[in-house]
Parts: sequence; structure tokens; C-alpha cells
Amino acid sequence: MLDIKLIREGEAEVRAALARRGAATHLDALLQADQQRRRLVTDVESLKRQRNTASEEIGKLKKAGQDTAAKQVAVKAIGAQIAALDDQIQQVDQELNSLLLMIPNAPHTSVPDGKSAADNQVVRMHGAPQPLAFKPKTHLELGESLGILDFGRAARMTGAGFPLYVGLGARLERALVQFMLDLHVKEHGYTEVSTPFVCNSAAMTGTGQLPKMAEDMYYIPTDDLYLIPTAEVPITNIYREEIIERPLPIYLTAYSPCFRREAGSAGRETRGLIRVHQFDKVEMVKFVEPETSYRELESLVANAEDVLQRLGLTYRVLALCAGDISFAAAKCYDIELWAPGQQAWLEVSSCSNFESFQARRALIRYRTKAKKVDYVHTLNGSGVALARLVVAILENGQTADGAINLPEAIVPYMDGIRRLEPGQSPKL
RNA sequence: GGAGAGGUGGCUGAGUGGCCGAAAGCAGCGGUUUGCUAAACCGCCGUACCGGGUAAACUGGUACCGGGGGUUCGAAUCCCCCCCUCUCCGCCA
Repeated sequence: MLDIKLIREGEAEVRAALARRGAATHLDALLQADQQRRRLVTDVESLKRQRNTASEEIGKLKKAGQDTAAKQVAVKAIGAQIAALDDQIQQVDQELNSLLLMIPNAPHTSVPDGKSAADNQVVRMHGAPQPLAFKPKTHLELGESLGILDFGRAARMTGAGFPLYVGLGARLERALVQFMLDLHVKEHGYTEVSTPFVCNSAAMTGTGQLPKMAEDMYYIPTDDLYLIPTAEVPITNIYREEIIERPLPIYLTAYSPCFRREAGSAGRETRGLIRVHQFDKVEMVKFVEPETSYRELESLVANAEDVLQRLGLTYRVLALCAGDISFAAAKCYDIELWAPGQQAWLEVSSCSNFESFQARRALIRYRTKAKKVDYVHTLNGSGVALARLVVAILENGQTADGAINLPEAIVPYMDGIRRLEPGQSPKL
């Protein structure tokens, strides 16, 4: 969330920044609640001071054996006033908090203007889409002919949008996870963690999934827990309500499955692995000092790009415009892979700087060089998302005879298998 | 899931109704002494919010002893609910 003091003192700037997102703002109600709260707090605290002084006096008098009945009655009256004010404060606090939680992050000045995905800017390309010498198949056709994907059986046990990988398909998935984790841990300086795949509402609120995105998550009412839509949630929440005493930056990475209801997106890009309710992902999260966060964002993107470069894939990096960045982000780059079967760019990574937005919600702080407590900046990026990565590897690696040439970098993780051919993978 | 024991500041750990935001020790920071390291000695050493002050230093106040509620003039301390940890039993990959 945004700093209420910043909103109070820099209202015009905050309004202007939020307007760039096209976000409807309820700053008036917020500022009014803030003002009311401060007035009430000042009042109740002076009453509490009176009560404390009087109670102390009663204690002394009692010790001296004097009668304090009259005084006690008087203090009790103060207590009643305090209780009434405290109730009001609680209400205003709640209102203030729920308003604050609904306000999105302010876009950074370097974020391009724009209303929608159409206004995102391509900041660089790696390679360029090359026409194949034959009509490319889609990953669905390839997956079926190779026998490595089975959507029908998955739908029977769960429903549409839940992939079942078979044989070398499952193997490829596992190999890619291993490859990416190794790269981030051994070469990019991340520490690997393995987290819970369900989180409580406090954690979800901390990273910004709640309250706004409740509809997009799978929820388990019996235990009041949510399936994670991304490992960002458990990783970032590792330091929730802590003052981090070790030196920054901290880089963490984790593999996790991701669960998304994708409510409202039925019929949109829903074929095959493009948009699924469950997919695997390797995620990177950084906890950094505020002054360094935009430099850290660039290196985070570079870490994600490194994955794709080593896999020899064609991709482009987009700077999302103010109207398209996610709720919690101050700046965001997307990385998209070229998929010849789809004739489309597929988003496989989203790298964001949240500045102190998540840190404020989740109370993640550190000590500055001057020993003051301050909020960290958090960043995260996919490094990268699996299902669409598999799509790109299949569709880019395909040959005229329906086989797949695998990227050299994962061959060691595939026990030396360089090529997937029809009939090669074990059948169900 | 059942029974019992606990949750106090970065850590260890005292405190069972007012003199407690909390003893003591360790760690940390500053200083004195010191050939260096070490030791000794002295001082400092929680967070949030509201106010004063230049959004610094500093300063007045309020709250916080797992979380929430209650009793009381007054709660770390008494009562209730919840969460977590440990031990034992049950179940189990």
C-alpha cells in the first residue's frame, strides 16, 4: 500500500500518478478518514493520560490507607469515554485500512504512458521470428503425436485447463525446472527455498493478492487457506512482520506449481497449455535497499532473459505501460517468447519492482546505515513460467518430420536425449 | 485428533495486580584504557502511532510482554476464545 503520510502531504502528485493507471481513486474518503482518525487519537490519548495519572494516584493513596472510592468513580467515567472513542477509532481504522488496501501502487516516472496492453513498449528483441520451411504445428498437435500431453484424461479427473504431462513430457518439465533453479542458484546468486503451496489470507494480503484478486484464487474454506497463484506469495512472506537484520540484498528463488482460477478469461487463448489453471514456475524474489531497486529490476530481468538465451529462444522484452502494470507494481517488464505454431508472442515472465508497496502491507523492514528502520523494496520475476516455455520449445524445435530438437542446454538434464520423436515416449 | 507444559525485547531469562516498556546476562553501538588481538571499565542500546520541532537532531504523550476479547480506578501478571511451539498418546506419506 501507499504511505498515508505521502498521500496526505503529496496529494496532488499521488493523484497524478494514479491517474496514469486510469485507476479510480477514492482519496477523498481516505483523507477524510485519516483526518478523523488523527483527531480521535489525539483526544483519546489525552484522556488515557488523565486516567493513567489518576490511577497511579489512587494506588498511592490506597497504600497510604486512604479512601479512594470517589476518585475511582471519577476515573471510571473517564474510562467510559475512552471506550467510546476507542470504538470509533477502531471503525475509522478499519475503513482507512480497507481503502488503503484497495489503492494500487503509483507507477514509476520511467513507466511509459498508455491505457492497455496495446500501449506497451518493446524495449528489446532477442532474435527475430523466423518462418519455418514447412507449416508449423501447434504444441497441441505435437503433444498428441509425441504422446507427451494428455488433456482429456486430466479433464476427467479435474476439469479443463489442468495439464497432464506424460513420459518425456513430464521429464522435460522436470528437466526445465532443474535447469532454471541451477542457473539462478549457481550463477545468479539466489538461495533456493521450497515453500508451502497454500497460504493464509494475511500472506495473500501482504503481497497484494487480497483483497482485490480473491476471485482469481482457489480457496479452501475448511482451513481458510488459498492455493498460491505464484511462489511470489510464500517467498515474499518469508520476512513478513520482520525487521531484517542481515545485510541486503537478499535473493531467493523457488520452484512451485501455480494455481489460478482465471475467472472471466474463458474462451480467451485457452487452447492447450497457453492459459491453464495449474502450471509450474520458477520464481525469483529480491529484498533490496530502496536506492538500489531500479538497478535490481534490470538485473532481475537479465536473470530471466539468461534462461531464454541459454535455451536459444526468440523473445522480446516489453516495458508495460502505466495502464497495464499490475495492482502492486510500480514498474514491470514482461518477457514474451515467440511461438511459431501459435504465430504469437507468449508471456513467460513478468518482472516487477513493487518498491515499498508490498513491504508496507507485509511489514518487511530493514535497518538503514543510519540505524533507522525503513521498509525494504521487494521485486519479483518469473524465471520463468513453465507451461508456455514448453509450448515455445516444442513449436520452435519442431522439424518437418514431426520431431522436436531440444535446446542444447537441457540435454544434460534429459539424460542425453536431444530429440523427441513420435513413438519414443512411453504411452499411457 | 486427545492429554499435559509453555509462548516476555536480536538471543537467554526474571517478573503473578500499581514503584514494569519490563531485572540480569549475552550480542550490538559509542568511549576510556591498551604495542596488536583480547580483556577490563563507563555510557547507549525495542517498535508503531499522535503531537511539538525544519519530514534532521531532539522532545511530550499513547499503545504494545503470541493474537483477540473481558474483569479492574489500574493488567505482562486474573478470566474467556483463538493461534503457535514442545512432550506423550492416536493416526499416517
